[in-house]
Amino acid sequence: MQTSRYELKANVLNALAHPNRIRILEYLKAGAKCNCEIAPALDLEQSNLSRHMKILVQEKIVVSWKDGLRVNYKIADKQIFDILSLAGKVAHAEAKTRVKILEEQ
Amino acid sequence: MQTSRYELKANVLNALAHPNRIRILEYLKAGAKCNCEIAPALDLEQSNLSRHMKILVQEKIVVSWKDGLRVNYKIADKQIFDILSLAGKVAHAEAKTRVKILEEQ
DNA sequence: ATACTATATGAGTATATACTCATATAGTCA
DNA sequence: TGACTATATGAGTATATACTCATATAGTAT
Repeated sequence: MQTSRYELKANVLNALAHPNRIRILEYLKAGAKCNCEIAPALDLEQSNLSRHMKILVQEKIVVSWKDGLRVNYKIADKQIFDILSLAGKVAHAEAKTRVKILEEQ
Repeated sequence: MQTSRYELKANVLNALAHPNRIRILEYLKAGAKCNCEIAPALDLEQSNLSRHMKILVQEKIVVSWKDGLRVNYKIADKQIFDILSLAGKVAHAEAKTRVKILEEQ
């Protein structure tokens, strides 16, 4: 059975829907980093970080490439920052706005 | 302990990160609907739909109000459609784009 | 070769999520 | 009042997720 367009969107959003993955992505905003830089910077246990990176790579949100022992990561699709920014706006939207919406009925 | 801005964003994204909730939101795009209209239209079991709606209301993505026996729902923050649209674009972004990104290193 | 470093992964655990069925609650209408 | 309708929720189950510790893998450097 093939993946619906709803599932495709849900998979992308799900990959973004974790505080530590959001922190990782914002850390990568400055440029490519390896696991060994991200882990201490964000205080994440190595194997845990490795699995978060796997999720981000699988959803093609970041790309990775080997450089000797290290694996470097870089944002693959900068549109995710628009999604994160919008998510922040939705989270902070005021109750007032919603009262107005109710009054429109 | 208070909720970080990362958690706030993750919570919004998490509420959006389910195929059925995305279907519900797109169905509500046309205007306010009650549970009793959504369930048959999207072929969702009543109690399951009720719990999905609870998640969307808790995250203030939709607003609800009673009308006799019925509970009506309406989109509270239309910015979520921008998020869903961007999620679709990210999901469909081509490998080519990512090859370019790698070549930039 | 050995020692070292960076990352990936198996195994176990704890928690969260989605779902269903049955039942409770709340409002309507005869 | 009782019968009916729409929604919410308790309980149970199955699956997914996040995390940790230990170990495997792969590459570096001596």
